Parts: sequence; C-alpha cells; structure tokens
Amino acid sequence: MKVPTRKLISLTHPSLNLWHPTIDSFIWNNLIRAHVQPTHPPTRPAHTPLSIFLRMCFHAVPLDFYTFPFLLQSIHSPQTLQLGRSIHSQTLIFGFSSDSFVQTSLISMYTTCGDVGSARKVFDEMPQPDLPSWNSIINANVKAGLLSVARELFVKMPSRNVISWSSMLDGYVRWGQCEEAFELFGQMKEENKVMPNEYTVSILLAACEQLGSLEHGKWAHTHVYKLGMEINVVLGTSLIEMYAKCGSIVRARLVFENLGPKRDLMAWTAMISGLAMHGHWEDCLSLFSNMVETRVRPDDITFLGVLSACVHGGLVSEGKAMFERMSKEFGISPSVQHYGCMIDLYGRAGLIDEAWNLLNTMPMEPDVLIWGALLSGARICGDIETCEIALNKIIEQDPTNSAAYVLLSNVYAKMGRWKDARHIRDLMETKRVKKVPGLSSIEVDGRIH
DNA sequence: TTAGGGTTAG
Repeated sequence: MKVPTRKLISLTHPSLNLWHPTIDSFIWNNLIRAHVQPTHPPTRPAHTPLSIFLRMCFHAVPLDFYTFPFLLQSIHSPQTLQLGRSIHSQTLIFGFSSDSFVQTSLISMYTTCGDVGSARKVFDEMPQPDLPSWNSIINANVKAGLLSVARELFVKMPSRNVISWSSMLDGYVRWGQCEEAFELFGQMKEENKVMPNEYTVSILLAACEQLGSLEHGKWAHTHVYKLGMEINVVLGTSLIEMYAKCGSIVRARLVFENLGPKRDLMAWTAMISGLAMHGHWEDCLSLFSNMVETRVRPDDITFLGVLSACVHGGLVSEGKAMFERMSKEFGISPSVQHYGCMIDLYGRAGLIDEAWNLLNTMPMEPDVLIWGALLSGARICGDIETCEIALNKIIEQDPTNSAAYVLLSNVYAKMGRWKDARHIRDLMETKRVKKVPGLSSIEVDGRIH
C-alpha cells in the first residue's frame, strides 16, 4: 500500500520548507534518522529528532513502523530518560507498542539510559520475544552487571546466535570474570552450532588483556587463523592492545604493520599508546609523525599516549610542543589527564615553576593526580613549600590518604614547624578513630585550613 | 529507497 503524501505547511517550519510539493513518511523518518547521527564537525542543528517528530505529527503525516525505532535512537543517556518514557507512551497511543522492532528499540533505549527495570518490563510484556529481543534484554542485564540474570536468560532463550554468545562473553569480561568467559567460549566451540566471529574474538582478546596473559592471547590469536577470519581494523586494534598489554610490543607492531592501509584512528592510537607504555618513546613520536602524514587526525587519547611517552623519555621540549600542537593544530582542548602528563613531565625535570605556571592556567580544578605529580616533582628537587601545598590539597581531596598525612607531617618537621607536624599527626589519629564512611571531609579540612 | 541484539584506544 502506498503511504499517502502530505503537503508541508511552510510557515510552521522555515528550514524544512523544501521546494518539494509533497513530503511523505519515508522522508520524515529519514529526516529523524539523519538528525540522530552526530555530524562532523559537530554542529548545533536547528532541529532535533524530537522536534522533527513533533512537526511530523503536527502535519498529520502518518507514522509507521520505522518512525519510532529511529526516534528512540535519539535517547541514549540517563539525562534523557524522562523523554524516553514519554516517547514510550506515544508508542502506546499510536498503537505501535506491540511491534517487535519498536519493543526492541525500547529495550535498548532503556538500557542506554541505565534503566534495566523498565527494559525488563518491556521484554516481559512481549508474548513471543524474537531473537533480537532476547539478545537485547541479555545485553541490558550485562550492562547493569546482573550477570546471573543475564545467564539465566541466556540459558532459557529458545535459540542463540553469535550475538547471544558474544553478549554473554562480553558480560563476563566486562565484569572481570575472565575465567567464566573462557569457559563459555569453550562451551560455544563444543556445541559447534554457532561460529565465533570478529566480535567474539575481540571480546576474548579483551579477556586476555585483562589477565595480562600472553599465552591466552596467542591462543586467541591462533583462533583468528583457525576460523579463517580476516583481520579487520577492529580485530587488529584488539590484537595490538592485547599484545602491548601482555608485554609483547614486537607482536603488537607486527599486527599493526600487517593492517596496512586499513589503519584508522583507533589502530594508530593503540600502537602509539602501546609504544609509550613500553617506554619506546622514539618510535612512539616517529609513529605519531607518520600518523599525521597519513592524514589520520589524532584525538585526545592519541595525545595522552604521545605525552606519556614524553614523560617517560624526559622529553620536555617535545612534550611542550606536542601539548601546544594539540589545541592549536588539532583543536583538542586538553583534559585534566593531559595537564597531569605535562605537570609530571615538568616535575620530573625539576621545572617546578613551569609546573606551577601550567597548573595556574588550568581551566578545571586540579585533581589528586595533578597534585600528586606536582608533589613528586617537588620532592625530587626539594621544594618544600610546594610539597606542603600539594599535600594539603591531596588531603583536602582525599582525606583517607594516610601516606599524605605522614609526608606532610614530615615536611613540617623538616621546616621546624613542630606544632603543625604534631597537629597533622593528631589529625590522622582522629581520622583513624572516626573511620566511618560519610564523615565529611569538611570536618577534616576545616581543621587544616 | 528507511527499522531492532554484540567488538576496539583511557
């Protein structure tokens, strides 16, 4: 049946006042879809999926079975949960609530909003859930860490495909139960009904990475060949990561080289971070240059790798240059971690003034790691005043950090400030007595300052 | 010509 077309009322929607005389559901659905996907570079569009949907209703364009799955894709954070609920009720009003595509979209919407309970309600109301719905509800429980519920559903489902197995495996790996993951993978192979794919192996590699076990990693890698899989960029990135984290930078590099022109931002970044992790700062920096030459744009994570290589190599001027290029050349505003790297870099080089200068320009509140980096720099070059300030900040932000109390008390002793030293010792005693969670740090801070 | 489950860097 042909969907009837509707005239667009131009006045109500200036920028949708296309010269087309008619616009039908198909176009409206795709207009919604187009607005769900983020644009490059990010813009502030004049319309949102919701506003388009509302106008669609206003113009009495008939909704169809595609409309809600698209619209629901725009709800993907806990902040938008209320809106998601309203859309859910609209599916009931418009009579699409018993469509399995709409229902699965609702389950996944509630999952991304962190509301497993509602996801489960939708699922439980389905008389005959199909495979995507089962997979979707398993995924909801996996994301929420409800592994036993996920497993229960996994066992109960009438049929399983590779996604079902991968989701369950992912749950175990995600929540640190790697042994269970390997066991389940064994079961998957034993049953031999469903073949593992690139997704499955990626998850398995994440498990190896978590265990830091090169043996497991090599074993998983052999599966890639046994299964006749092509190493795509995602799988390649997982392999690079795994080898780097399991201690074999040589194997990581080999995988990286074999990826050839398929290399994307993720693959480059994994290799760059791996080299940084292994202290190969020269290779790391030259790889970064290659990346830029290849016209792959680095992002904030890439720079974390590059900067940490500079920290480990003690490359102050290179680090400084990279830090500047990051915002000037690539438009990436440094995060607290980037500042942390730089302050660490300056600190280790004994450039406490430089570290202070940078710290003072930070647009965000320096965190414990920043103060910690400044502290270790100050300790190296014996800048006792900076030590005192940093330690007070650390205690202020992390009142349970007993090492900081001891250090601060020592600092005061060294400065001859015996009263202050005593005071910090007392404070620590008090803290030990009142080791009750919820005792606010303000009490402690109040006495320090 | 449009739709719903799973993977990668910290």
